[in-house]
Amino acid sequence: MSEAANPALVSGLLGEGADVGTVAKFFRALGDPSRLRLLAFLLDGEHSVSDCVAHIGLSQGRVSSHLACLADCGYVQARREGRWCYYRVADPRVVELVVLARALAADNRAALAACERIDGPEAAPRRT
Amino acid sequence: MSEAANPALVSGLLGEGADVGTVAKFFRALGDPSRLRLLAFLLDGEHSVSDCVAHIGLSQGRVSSHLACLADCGYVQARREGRWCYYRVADPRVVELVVLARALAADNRAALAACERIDGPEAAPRRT
DNA sequence: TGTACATATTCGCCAAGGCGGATACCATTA
DNA sequence: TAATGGTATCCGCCTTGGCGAATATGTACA
Repeated sequence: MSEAANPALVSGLLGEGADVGTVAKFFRALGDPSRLRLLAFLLDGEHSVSDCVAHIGLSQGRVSSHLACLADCGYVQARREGRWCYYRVADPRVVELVVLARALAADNRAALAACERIDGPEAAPRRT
Repeated sequence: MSEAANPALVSGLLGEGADVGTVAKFFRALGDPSRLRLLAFLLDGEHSVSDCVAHIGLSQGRVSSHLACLADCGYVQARREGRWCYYRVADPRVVELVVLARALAADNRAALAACERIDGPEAAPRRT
């Protein structure tokens, strides 16, 4: 019936406290260049939404939405102060995750760049 | 002109050897439940494509494509043996990455589940 | 060389989701 | 209370990419 050959192990790695769909959602949050740049910017220190807008150059609404997404996923934390909202990295393990992923990606950057199964050929620059 | 406020640090975390787009691509590979389940299955040990098909229940072509994607991104490694092709996890750091992500996701599973910015309300089960 | 079988690629379809622009929301200040 | 300004949400548009089905490719064996 096509279940796991070793359900216990698989469950131990992905199903315990956070199901596969949830973990996938978690990864997908960092699968967008804009959100990843925002996170990198916040790894540099706490910043307001307007700071982020100035930094990555997307519309204010989009940046706000991306930050909220990162917050929902537990990557960053929001702090209100009057009209301003400051975001900062919520957990030191986020740094570990990014550093680890960067190292792995760097070791495979040639194959990654050539991978046309994600982003297709010559990654269309998503209209200016 | 809206560049990094601290280019050196940001560069050190994301731009050194693997640019933001590449790392995003890397994360996006694990942002799909099917690929994540495949990876979990392979963390259990080496398996052929047909094994994987039987395990996750998607079409053979789709599974083959997902495995090739994981291989391109450096998560898994292929080994040909006659007509069969066996895939296995390529790097022990992949386990670290998954375990770390699972832990973080588990600590935020409530917020993650509630996050409608990814997958929208009641995550449509992508036709059975 | 023909057949069988495991894997890889191609195709059209359609949902997820990133985008800017408009606008709503809310705290500060006059 | 009205105006200002930072942030959040909503909207339609359009690309990315997951899906199965069909088909191509390649290997083993008769």
